[in-house]
Amino acid sequence: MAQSDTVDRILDAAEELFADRGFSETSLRMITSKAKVNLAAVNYHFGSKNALIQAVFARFLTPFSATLENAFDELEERCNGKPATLNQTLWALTESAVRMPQRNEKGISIFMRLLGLAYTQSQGHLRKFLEQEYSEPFSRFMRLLKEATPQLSSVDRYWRIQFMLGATAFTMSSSDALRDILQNKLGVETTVQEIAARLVPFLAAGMQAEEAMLIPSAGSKVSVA
Amino acid sequence: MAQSDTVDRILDAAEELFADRGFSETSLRMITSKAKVNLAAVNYHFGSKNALIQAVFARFLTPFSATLENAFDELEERCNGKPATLNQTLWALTESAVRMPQRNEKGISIFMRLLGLAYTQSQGHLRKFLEQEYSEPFSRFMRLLKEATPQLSSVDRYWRIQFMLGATAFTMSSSDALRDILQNKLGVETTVQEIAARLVPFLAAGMQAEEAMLIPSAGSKVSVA
DNA sequence: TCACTCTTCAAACGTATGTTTAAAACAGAC
DNA sequence: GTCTGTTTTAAACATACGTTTGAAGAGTGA
Repeated sequence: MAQSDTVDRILDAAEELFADRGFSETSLRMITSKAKVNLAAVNYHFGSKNALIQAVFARFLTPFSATLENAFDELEERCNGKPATLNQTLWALTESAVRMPQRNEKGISIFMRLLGLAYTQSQGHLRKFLEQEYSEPFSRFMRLLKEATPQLSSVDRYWRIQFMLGATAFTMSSSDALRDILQNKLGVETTVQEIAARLVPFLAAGMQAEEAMLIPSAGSKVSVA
Repeated sequence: MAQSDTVDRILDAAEELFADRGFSETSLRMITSKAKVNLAAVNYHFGSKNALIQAVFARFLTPFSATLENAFDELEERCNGKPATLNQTLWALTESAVRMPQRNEKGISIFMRLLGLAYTQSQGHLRKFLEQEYSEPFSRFMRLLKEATPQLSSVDRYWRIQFMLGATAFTMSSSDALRDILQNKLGVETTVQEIAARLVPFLAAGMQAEEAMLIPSAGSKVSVA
């Protein structure tokens, strides 16, 4: 067995189990038995369970953030000087994600779910880790979004970004189950790419909606878009 | 100490701790010590931890689903015959949530986070419980959405409902953390009502976006809205 | 006051967790 | 073949968990 084979097997098993069940709900014994390695291997190779969680993220996020940097470089070059549009920005991100080399057929959707869990579960160490390690591509994306939506106030833009994040993480994270439901109900096959193709227009439209000024009371109508 | 005082104290403590930390990450010992009751009280009054989780949801959801039924009744009456608009439907839901009688100042936001967690954390028993107990208002809401967006294909509507669900659940589920970030960065206070007031226009606009037909390749532009 | 039911309590139970240990197995260099 | 550093292994560790127990306490109607 090659040196790093154990490490990869652990990472593969952990990735899948974390995505299926969450971090706290997945024990090291589940991981090591799925990976067919000894229980102590996790602590030997990674040091702790928390460090393993971070390693699972790093294995995906480090190459992805490099890919993303290139996509953003290319985008800004193509726009030479002028700010990129919202659609261009969103597609740059989406395509970088979809085009990442995948380890298996589940691919991107597993990782989307992990990202959703990272936000949702109260794993303080994880949030700190992600903020420290990947703040650069994140803030670059934020800057592009800001340039693409100069009409929005900072607060509105902030919340709408959260809404986009939520719709994306949630959908992608449960996309397997949702695809199955759709196939049973309507007999339609769906790929992740197609979901993305439906998601981006939804996000762009929401992002560019007119701002509602009032907190309405019962019975009032608020004009939108 | 009155008979049900213990029960309420447990529910209050559990609600808050679950919202803060998630279900698996909250132990019965945390709950009972916060509630200042004996450890065995949970199993005595509720039977098990899972039953306690469901009771926390039932305490909010049962009156809420009644409120929601009334709001939908009122809405359909106001529209006499004609289908309600998308905005009306979304606001009927939002206002029912916001106007629920609150137990404390945190009120609705705690519960929104719990609902987000219910979707996000893999608590099989909880999902089954919610689907069994509250399927009626849920499917009624789905029917209203369908009538409000006749221009959408079934497939598109299906996915866009998932997007809405994701944006809502995700945002509300991390809203405390997000509010903190926002306050630190921009020095702005935000209430759940204000978040809802920003979310609904976003959702409505996304829901009514024009459908994009193409899956674009790198560099292509897709017209949206 | 007695008997009865409901509730609280401290203590313990069995199980599962993350982590550590020390010996065994292995690989490559000499 | 032997030595050296790395990796794997089985076993144990301490701790935390949800749950159960049996006795003590509190309230109520006769």
